Amino acid sequence: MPPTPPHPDPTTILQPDRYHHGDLPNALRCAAVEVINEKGLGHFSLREVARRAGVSHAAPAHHFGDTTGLLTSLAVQGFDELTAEMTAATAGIDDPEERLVAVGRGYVETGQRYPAHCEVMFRTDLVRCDDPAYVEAGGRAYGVLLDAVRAVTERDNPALVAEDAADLCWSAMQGLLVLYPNMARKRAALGLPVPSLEDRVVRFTRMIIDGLRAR
Amino acid sequence: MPPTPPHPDPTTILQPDRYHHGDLPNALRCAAVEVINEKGLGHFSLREVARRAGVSHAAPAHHFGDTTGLLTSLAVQGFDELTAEMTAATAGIDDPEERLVAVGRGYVETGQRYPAHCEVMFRTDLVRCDDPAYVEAGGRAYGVLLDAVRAVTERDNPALVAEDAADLCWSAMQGLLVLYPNMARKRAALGLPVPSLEDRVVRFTRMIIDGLRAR
DNA sequence: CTGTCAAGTTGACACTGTAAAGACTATTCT
DNA sequence: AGAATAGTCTTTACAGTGTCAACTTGACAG
Repeated sequence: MPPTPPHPDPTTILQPDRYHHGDLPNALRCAAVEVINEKGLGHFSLREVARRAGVSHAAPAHHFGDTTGLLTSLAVQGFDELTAEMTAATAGIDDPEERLVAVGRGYVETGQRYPAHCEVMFRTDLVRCDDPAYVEAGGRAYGVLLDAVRAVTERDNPALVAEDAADLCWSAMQGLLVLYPNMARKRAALGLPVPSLEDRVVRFTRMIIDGLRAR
Repeated sequence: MPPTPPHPDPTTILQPDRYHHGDLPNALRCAAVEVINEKGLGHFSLREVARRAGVSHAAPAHHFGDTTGLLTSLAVQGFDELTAEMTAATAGIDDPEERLVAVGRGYVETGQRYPAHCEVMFRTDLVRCDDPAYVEAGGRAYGVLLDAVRAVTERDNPALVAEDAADLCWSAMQGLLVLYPNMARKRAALGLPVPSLEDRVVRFTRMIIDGLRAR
């Protein structure tokens, strides 16, 4: 748990207008999140971001270099948020199975709270994947999941490679985040009840856990 | 304007140069795939696509309306390809478990053979998700998976809701496709052996199946 | 006061998506 | 047959984009 907050609340608004902005990088990240939420990553525009941050269109370059620099920074923030959310979700839970479910909940919670960040995190074409901050932040998040998975496999099925199981969990959660709208639409079209995203993640996690225990 | 043909590009496989291209929609799709593969979806450009198809920059509009129209068309093609690949993969396989594994193989096969298509299929911000062709193509692909899953659950665990299990499979495969580069990089960095994508999909599918049979 | 340096600005360039209007061809209608 | 029409592609135009280079502003160390 870092001493400083992972990142300021997205609603924090900018300082009074000085020439030197104070904390332009953060203001730009916030604006970027706004833009992504409103227009989607496909219509992301650096100039629009600068405009919303009340700053000239070339200002971002001094902090992030180019567009991918800004997005990479967002991805890092997203990973940190994810790490925090997952660790918080598991606090005080001892049973390995329940811990893993809680991790899943944390994942989806992050996906819902910071959808813009999550859209960016694995977009290898928009992010500088070799940025050290990026790989480290990703590694920390993965570590939380891996620990939770290991607790389950060690108790129930020591023969299983924990990394494999963790990768499966991660993939399922990631895919769920992407596919959920489609799944919901399809179920609605068929007249079936549409389960909530959290419902889905819990259900999936339990199914996977059943698999981990088998054999 | 001399009477010489307007698009003498020799690299295009397409018809001899006439004013009416012959099959421009397909040529544009092919060019789009090229562009996505080379520059990534983040740097996709409709004009570049037109250029490669040897056609003026406004020509695509007459067939696809706008950019999302072209990408939607790609997504539909991807779904059709996926359907074909999955059904082909299961041909002649009777054992339900092996069939489901084969479906997974077909999924990844598609992802490897048509990566550009797959990048587009679930990008809800770049695709017209309410396009009837889109939802139908998606539905057909999903149906193949659902059938395979149902065969497993009906035999081994009738209490399980097949749709739930199918959604889990789909999510895991989708997530795997997106996350695999990251997972590979991470394992490589740790000095661990890097399993192939196909290896991963088979492993994951078996883990999920173990879960389906449990209880 | 002077240098220096980081932070923002302005202006420019080549490029993008989309729209409107014109040019060409094929087909259909009389 | 010839004319009208519909479909296909081109041209031109416009606003918006990312990035670069050169400039200005403010703060701070000596």
